[in-house]
Amino acid sequence: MALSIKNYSSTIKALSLFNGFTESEKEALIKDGYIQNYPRDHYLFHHSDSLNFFYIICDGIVKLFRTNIDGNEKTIDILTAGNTICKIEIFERSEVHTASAVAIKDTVVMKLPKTWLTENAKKSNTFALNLLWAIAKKYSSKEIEVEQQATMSAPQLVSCFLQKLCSLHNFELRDFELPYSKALIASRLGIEVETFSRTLAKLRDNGIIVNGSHVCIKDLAAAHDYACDHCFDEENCPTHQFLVKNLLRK
Amino acid sequence: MALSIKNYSSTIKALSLFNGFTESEKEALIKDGYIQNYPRDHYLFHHSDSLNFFYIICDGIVKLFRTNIDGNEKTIDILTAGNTICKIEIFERSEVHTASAVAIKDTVVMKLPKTWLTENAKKSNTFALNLLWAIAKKYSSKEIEVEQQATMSAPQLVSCFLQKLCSLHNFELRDFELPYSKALIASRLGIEVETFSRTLAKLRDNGIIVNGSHVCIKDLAAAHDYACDHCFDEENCPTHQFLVKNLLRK
DNA sequence: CGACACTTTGAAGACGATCAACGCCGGTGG
DNA sequence: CCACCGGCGTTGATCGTCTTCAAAGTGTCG
Repeated sequence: MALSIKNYSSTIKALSLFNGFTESEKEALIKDGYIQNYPRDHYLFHHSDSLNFFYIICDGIVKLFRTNIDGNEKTIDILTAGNTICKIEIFERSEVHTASAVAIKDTVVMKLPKTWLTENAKKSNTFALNLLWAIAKKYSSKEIEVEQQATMSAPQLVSCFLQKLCSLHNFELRDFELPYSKALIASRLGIEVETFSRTLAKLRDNGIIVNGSHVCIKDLAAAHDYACDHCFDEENCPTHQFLVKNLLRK
Repeated sequence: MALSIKNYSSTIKALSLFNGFTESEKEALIKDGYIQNYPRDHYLFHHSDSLNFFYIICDGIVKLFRTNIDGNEKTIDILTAGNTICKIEIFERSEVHTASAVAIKDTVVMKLPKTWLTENAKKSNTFALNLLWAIAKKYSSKEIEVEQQATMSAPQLVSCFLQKLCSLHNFELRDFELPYSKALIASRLGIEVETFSRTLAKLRDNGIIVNGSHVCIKDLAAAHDYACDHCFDEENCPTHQFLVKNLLRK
C-alpha cells in the first residue's frame, strides 16, 4: 500500500473541517501530517494511552470501543474513510484516550499532533467554526442513537441499520453486501450476536432478506414502517430522512 | 419574582462560555439578553417550533424531552441554573427545535437571539473555543450515558444517579432530598416508575436508604462498588471520579 | 482435508415493561 | 371538620424480550 500523502489528499481535503479554505490553504494545513498504515487488528491506540494525535481516516475501517473489567466490550463507533478520531477528546482537554481504537481491516490514517487541532482552532475562526459544526453534528447523532436504543426493539434497530447502510451505498441498489462482520454490527447496535442472528430471520417477513452477508431490501417502505413505528421524530429519524430525501421526493 | 437582569448576572457571568472575558466584556455580551419567567409546566418551546433563541437558565429546572407518536416521552436532560439550552442545535444549523422544553418549577431564563451565539463565535475566537469545550464535554457525558444505559442494570443506574446527586449537593451530606419527582428521575434514567420504585427497595440492602424523597447513603464505598461493578473505565466513570476526588483523597 | 473463525439454532433464565389495584397525602368544597 | 378527589408512589402478577450457555452448522484458507 503506497503511503504517499498524494493518494489520499483528495479524501482529506474533502473533509468538512476544511470547508471555506482554498486549495493551497488546505495543502498548507495538512503538510505536517504523516500517513501511517495500520494492518488489520492493529491498535491505533489503547484506552488510557496518552492522547497525542488527531487522526484522519484515509482508507479502511476503525472500531472505537471500550472494555470493562469483565472483558465486556461496547462498540462506540465504526469509522471509515473521511471520518476523524479524537477531535472531541482533544477539545475536552483530556490527557489520555478514553477509548480504544483498532483497525478492522487494513487502514491508512493521517496523524497530526493534537496541538495542530487546537492551534488551528485558535488561529482560524473558520477552522473553529467547522469544528463546532462537526462536533454539534456528532452530538446530535449520538442523542438520536440513545433514543433509538432506548425505545426501539432489536428488529427495529437492525432494520434501521440496514436501511441506513442501503442509503449510504446507493439508494437504488437494494442489494448490497454487509461491510463488516455480523459480530461487529451486533456490537455496534448494542445487542448480542445471537439476538442479531435471530432478528434477521424475523425481518424476512418484513421484506428484508439477508443471506450470509448479502442483503436485499424488497420493500423499503414496509421495512421503514416496521423500523419506525415508534420513532419520535420523523424530521430527525435517519431512516425517515433517508426516505424523504431519496424515495418520497421522486 | 423580580425579572431584573441584576439578580442573575452573577450566575450568567460564571458560565464557562464567558471564560477569558473581562467583567465589562461580559456585561457587553449579555446586555441584549432579556430575562423571562416561565411558570411551572409552561413550555419554553415545543418540538418542531422554529429555533430562534439561545437560553441560559438563571433559576429553576427545565426538562428537555421528546415525544413519539404513541405519546411516549423520553427525557433527554434535566437542566438547572447555569445550564444553557440550544447551543448544539444552533451550531448544527437546525431551523427547528428537535425537542421540547418545559419548566418543572418556576424558571427564569435569559434569552438571546440565536445569531448572538453564531455572531460571537465568528467575532471572538475565545468565545468559539469556549463553545467547543462546552459541546465536547456535553458529547462525552452523553457517550458515558449511552454506555451506562447499555451495560448497567436498573439498580446500578439508580445507585449511580443517587451518588452523583449526593456529590453535587455536598459530599459530606449523605442525607439529602431528591430535587425532583421520582417520575422525572425514572424518565431521565430511561426506566419505568414501577421499576424505579422496586429498585429503591433493593438498594436498601446496599446501603442506600430512600424514604419518601429523603435519601441517605450509609455506605458510600459499598454503594459505589455495587453501582460500578461493570464500569468500563474508572477514569471516566462519574461515580468513580467523584469518589476519587472526594473520598479517597482524604 | 482439516483447522479455525464466524454464524446459526435451541433451551433456559433474568430482567424490565405492562396492567391493575391499592395506599398515601394535600387540596378543595360542602 | 369531614368527605371527596387527584396526583403520586408502591406493590403484585404476568408477559415479552433479550441474554446466556451450549452445541451444531457453515465457510474459508492454509
